[in-house]
Amino acid sequence: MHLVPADRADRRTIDGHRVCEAIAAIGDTEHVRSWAERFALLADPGRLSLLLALHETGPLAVTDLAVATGMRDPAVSQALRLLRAAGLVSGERDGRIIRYRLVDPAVAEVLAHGVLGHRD
Amino acid sequence: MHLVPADRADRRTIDGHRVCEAIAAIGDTEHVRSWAERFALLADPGRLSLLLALHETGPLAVTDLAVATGMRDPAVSQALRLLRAAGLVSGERDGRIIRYRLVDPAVAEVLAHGVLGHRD
DNA sequence: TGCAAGCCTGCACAGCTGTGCAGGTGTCGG
DNA sequence: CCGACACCTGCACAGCTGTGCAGGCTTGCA
Repeated sequence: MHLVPADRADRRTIDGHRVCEAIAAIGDTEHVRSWAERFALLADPGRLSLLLALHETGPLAVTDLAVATGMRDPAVSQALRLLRAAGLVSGERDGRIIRYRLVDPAVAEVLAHGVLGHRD
Repeated sequence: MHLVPADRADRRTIDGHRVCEAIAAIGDTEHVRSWAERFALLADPGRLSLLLALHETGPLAVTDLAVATGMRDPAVSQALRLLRAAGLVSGERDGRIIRYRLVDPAVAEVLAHGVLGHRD
C-alpha cells in the first residue's frame, strides 16, 4: 500500500504502515468534507433542537417549532432555510402553514444512535 | 402534558399537542448543548479526518497524523488539544512520541453509524 | 375587502474559529 | 555534550456565523 500522496511522500513517518491504514480509513476527501458540513449544521443548539423535534414528532410548523425550542420565528425560519438548502429537511405547504419534516436518513441515524441513544 | 415553559405559555400554537411532544423529544437543554459542542468538533474536515484515522487505525503519533491528513503538525497539535480538552481523544507517551486514540464511545458510534456507514 | 396570522428577508453587529508562522520545550542517539 | 527529532505554544490575521430588529409578503377568515 503506497497511499501517501506525492506532495507529502518526502515527509518523515514513524509507522508508515499505519499511516497508509489511516489514509484508507479517512477515505475520500469530498466525503469527509460533506460530513463536516453536515456536522456543522448539527453544531448549533437551536438547529439541533429543531432536528430532534422534527425527527421524533414529525411534520411541524414554524410557529410551533419556535415555541417548542424557545427561539423567535425569524431565527427558526433562518435555521430551516439552511437545513433545507442542505437537503436535511423539507417543507410541505398546507394553506398558510408550512410543515417541515426531516428527510435525510443519514442524519436521522446519527440523531437516533448518537444524541437519542446516549441520554441517561 | 403541559411542558411549555411559563415564559412562552402565552404564545400562539398551531398544534399544542405536538408542541409538547417536540419539547419532550428535545429533552434537557444541557444535553442538547453538550451534543452541539461535540458536533462542532466534528464539523472541521481536519479534525474529522483525525478522528476517523484514530477510530479505524488505533494509536497514532502526531507526525503520522499530519502526513495522513495532509495537515501541518502545529495544526494537528492544536486540533488534538481541543479534542483532548473535550475528552474525545487521549494521548499516551512513549519516549518522545505521543500516541493518541479515540476514547469517547458516543462519538465512535456516530462515526461508525454515520460517516463510515454511509459511504457508497 | 380589510385584518390578522404565518412565514420570510435584509441589514448590521458582535463573537467566535481556523490558519500560518516563528519559535520554544523536552527527549533520544551519537 | 550536542544536534536532531517530536511535539507544543503564542500571536496576529482573515473569514465565517449566529442574533436581533424592523419590515414585507402571502394566505385565510370574517
